[in-house]
Amino acid sequence: MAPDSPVNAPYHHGDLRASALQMGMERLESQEQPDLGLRALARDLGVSATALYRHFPNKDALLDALALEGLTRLGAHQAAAAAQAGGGRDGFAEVGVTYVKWAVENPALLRLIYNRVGQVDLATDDPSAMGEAFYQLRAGIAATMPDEMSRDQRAAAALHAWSLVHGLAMLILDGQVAYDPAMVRKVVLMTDFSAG
Amino acid sequence: MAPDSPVNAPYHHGDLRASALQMGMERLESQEQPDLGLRALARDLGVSATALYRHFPNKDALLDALALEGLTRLGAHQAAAAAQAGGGRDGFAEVGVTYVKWAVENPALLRLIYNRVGQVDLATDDPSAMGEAFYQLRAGIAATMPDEMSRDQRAAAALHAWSLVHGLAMLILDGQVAYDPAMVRKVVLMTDFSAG
DNA sequence: CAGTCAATGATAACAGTGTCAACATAACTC
DNA sequence: GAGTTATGTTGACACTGTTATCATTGACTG
Repeated sequence: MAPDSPVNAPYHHGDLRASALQMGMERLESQEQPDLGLRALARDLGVSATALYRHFPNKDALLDALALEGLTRLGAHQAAAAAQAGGGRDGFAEVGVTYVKWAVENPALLRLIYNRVGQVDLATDDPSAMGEAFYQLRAGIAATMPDEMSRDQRAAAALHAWSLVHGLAMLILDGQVAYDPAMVRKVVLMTDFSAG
Repeated sequence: MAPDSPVNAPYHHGDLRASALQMGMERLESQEQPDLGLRALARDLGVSATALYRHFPNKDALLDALALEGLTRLGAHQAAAAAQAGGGRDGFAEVGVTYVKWAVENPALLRLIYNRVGQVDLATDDPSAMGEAFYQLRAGIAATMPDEMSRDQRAAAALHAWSLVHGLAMLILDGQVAYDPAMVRKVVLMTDFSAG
């Protein structure tokens, strides 16, 4: 009855919004570059380009939705990895390796996430969701930090870890360095949390 | 006489190629996103869009040329920073801070560099120049590595350093974390080259 | 159950893009 | 000075995101 539920699917033709997001997601997963075209997407959906405008105000909104979905997946993925891997250096290394692996397996999606989410006006576009998703990501990365650190130290260490794995992932995605899990592990382990 | 010299300027109207690159560079330096439009650029140059096709086979080639120029500047910048900063941890930190600072000051250019150069077919598009420029960059970053390392250790350490500063720069450019030089230094110093 | 209306979709059009073919003009060469 | 080559322009094509307008369909109301 109340149509304000976020997930109420069946409209009169199909559930275009969901279909569009799903199709867009598949496209992103099977592509290298996140060059999703609104018209091309609509074409693949067997629908007219302008039909998408009934569900998204513009292309950016569509991409934002996809980026949010991707960020949610990445955040959950990292949180799970952090939960499974124990603490200590090994756990930290494993979480980092997981991040890079996910990035390599979802290049276009990772690019979309960082290209869009940071620019989103959090005041107007579902701030809690965006904040939550990125919080999950940061928490997953920071979960393996040593406990005996001060708050500032933990913040710096988390930023160090995030920068390290993200930068490594970007270098790999940009073709600057080949993907080698062993090398990733070695590079990630070269971090000294007692310093700083 | 011999027109095979790479730098022979005066053509019959002006030196469009150089003007285009210069204008494009200015555009990139004053913008956040590297969304250079071929037609828009030509318009600003007071020239017809297709005129640029006498100097570049297509838009990608133009962007590649700009990316190469940017990479050369970045490489020189890093090499200079590495030469000025002494060795040791302080020198290393200074080179890293310099990288991030340059990125913050040239966001569109840095994005263009990494978006394009990695995808360039090095076999067909001036391989030596591309290789040289990136070699300069890597050398600048790796110059402050401890000497007593093995070759593999040095490679891993250089990749670690590069990933770290590049990732941090990207997070800042994407608006994920605010730019704070002190924080950058702190984060960069959290690297332990004796590990791994 | 009939009728109204809002939600959803399609068409046509506009401005903008990168790119090509054809044409024009200036510069350089002999 | 004539001819060839290099450079620049115009017009067009396919494509894109977007809007205005029209069509249809489902859902709710009486």
